[in-house]
Amino acid sequence: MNVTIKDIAKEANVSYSTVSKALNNSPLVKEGTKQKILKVANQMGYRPNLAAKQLVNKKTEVVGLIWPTIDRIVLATLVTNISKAFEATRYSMILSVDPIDIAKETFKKFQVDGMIVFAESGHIIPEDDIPLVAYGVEKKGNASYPIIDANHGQAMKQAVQYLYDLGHRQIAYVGHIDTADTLQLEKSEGYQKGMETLELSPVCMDTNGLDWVDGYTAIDGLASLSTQPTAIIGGSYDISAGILRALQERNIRVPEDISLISYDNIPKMETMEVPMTCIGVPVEVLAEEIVQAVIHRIESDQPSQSLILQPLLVERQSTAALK
Amino acid sequence: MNVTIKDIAKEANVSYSTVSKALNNSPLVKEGTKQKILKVANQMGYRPNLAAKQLVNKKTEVVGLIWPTIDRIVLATLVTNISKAFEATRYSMILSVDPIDIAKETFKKFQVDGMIVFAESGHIIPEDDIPLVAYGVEKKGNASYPIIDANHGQAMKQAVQYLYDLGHRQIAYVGHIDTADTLQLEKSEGYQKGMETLELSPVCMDTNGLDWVDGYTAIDGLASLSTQPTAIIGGSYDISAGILRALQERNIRVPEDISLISYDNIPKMETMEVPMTCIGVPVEVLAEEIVQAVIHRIESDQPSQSLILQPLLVERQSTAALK
DNA sequence: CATAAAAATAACAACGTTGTTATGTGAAAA
DNA sequence: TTTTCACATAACAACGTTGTTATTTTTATG
Repeated sequence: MNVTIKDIAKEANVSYSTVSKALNNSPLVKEGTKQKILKVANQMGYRPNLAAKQLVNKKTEVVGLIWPTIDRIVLATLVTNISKAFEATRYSMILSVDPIDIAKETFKKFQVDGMIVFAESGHIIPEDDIPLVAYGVEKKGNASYPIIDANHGQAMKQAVQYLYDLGHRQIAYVGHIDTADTLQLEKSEGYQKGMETLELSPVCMDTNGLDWVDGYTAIDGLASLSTQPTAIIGGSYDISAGILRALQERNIRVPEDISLISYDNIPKMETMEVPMTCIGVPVEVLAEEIVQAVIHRIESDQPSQSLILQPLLVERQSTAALK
Repeated sequence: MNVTIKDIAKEANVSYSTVSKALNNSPLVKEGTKQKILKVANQMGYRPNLAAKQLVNKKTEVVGLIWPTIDRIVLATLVTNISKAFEATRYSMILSVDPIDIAKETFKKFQVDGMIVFAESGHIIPEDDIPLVAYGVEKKGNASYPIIDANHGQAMKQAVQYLYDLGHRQIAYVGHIDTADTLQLEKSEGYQKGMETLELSPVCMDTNGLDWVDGYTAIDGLASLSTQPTAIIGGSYDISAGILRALQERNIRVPEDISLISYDNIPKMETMEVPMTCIGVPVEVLAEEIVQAVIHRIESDQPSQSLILQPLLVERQSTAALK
């Protein structure tokens, strides 16, 4: 049997309502008694009953994260970071890997204060009474909830510009190009536009997938290119990791022979065999923004706005000026 | 504002206690009124308030799954399957990716009825009042909670025997050998013992890791072996996937030139380039057993026992009799 | 020292359920 | 026709909190 405020009240010789106030640090109870009660509560190992609180407050201070496509590992880092970001707030986070509609039911049952949805496919999620924030859905539909996303196109343009400034003119893009995935399309289009702006001719190598091996095998096509690139932009962490290894196996040195810059700004980039220069919204920033967005949506009645986050370039050892 | 049983009562012209009974299908209320109340409840879109229920029942019918090492993707399949297995029960599942002690606090706050812990390192988790079941911890320590695990060693022995029966005598094991990870050690030891029993000489190739690329590169050592194996046992799904590709790139046909069998019994094995013969506890079975174990632990006061599940061999196209 | 004002504490209703106890109603038995 | 007894329904306490209102105690004021 768990200890309740009534038990504490008995022990401390006060009424239970006083205990409640003391525990909530109300100014209505004298400092002395407050201390006494707190001490007793501690001794007895009191833990507030969430259900009871919830019943009167109609608040749980819990946010549910819906992550239906658990096998896309890139998101795992983001989940971990979001979870960490919540630690600094008074909210805690729970996770569901069920399909969106089922997960929504579960969370509704729990009466979470808000939800975050990782929605890949761009279709709009019907929003009921619980505040919702989505990550990474395409921006065209006008959903009722705010969408947080990274500016993928801008990131690619920036990558191109960065390599250009280093003196590179033959810049290739290796990523998943022939796909319906809007996220991937934004990247390749960003690259194309960036190249056109600088009057360079784009060279794309399609990976036909997003896994390590897809980047690895894409490099097979390198030899048959008419002009050899001096720099490569990798479409994602996994792809770039595959590219890096493929280059190494061909004794092509990075960055001496080819500069390599990767999309995705995650800590793992630092610890790769060649620490990787990368471009993208830092995952910690992304996490923080998402967390702030839900909390804002929960606590403020002002309409929340969708947010396109700007990428950041982190320079490491995989890129160098053209000799 | 959500609709409560009192709202329904008013609408249906009965007392709210009658509504409660009707909704719980109590025999104490007449069939006619029961139907009427159910209809009204449906029309008004009634959803029971979990907090209120919980307050009186002291039950949530929710199980918490603690998954601290989210980046080990192999477990993702298991999580998904456990989540699915819960659908057939009256319990639902929530997930936490926090470290064990923090996750336990969160779940305690929620008053989940039970917990499942994915604990890699073998250290014992202090168990407080909430029933707990662990998956995959080493078995030596005598924890107070039941541990569900697969018999990895047995699996390997069975794999060896299977290949032996197909006529193979040169059977190599490719996996992470030089490691402190007990799970990996159990596998390699199982392989060794299996070979010794059949009076064959074991050939191990260390991957020094568990990723795709580790299996892929391990095959580099194939050429330098004194006797060429006619069959290979891969230590995990990822490793075997790497092995398969490395073999293909060397124009070594599977299964014509080399038979390949993989540890891990997951659906993905079926859809590999060469559908893979595999050995291991089917992930659906594992999930089901874990779910049953927690539920048993929650609902019965009889002590639950730890469980070592026996592996199952699924024959596919990656293995063949030696010509 | 009496009294008003302020401060501290106690009492109680409410949140939405469930389970127990009390009340009313119609049919069978006297 | 009255009494008894199922049966159906209503009333109410309880779960562990919070917030409001009521009461007591302390302090300041004349």
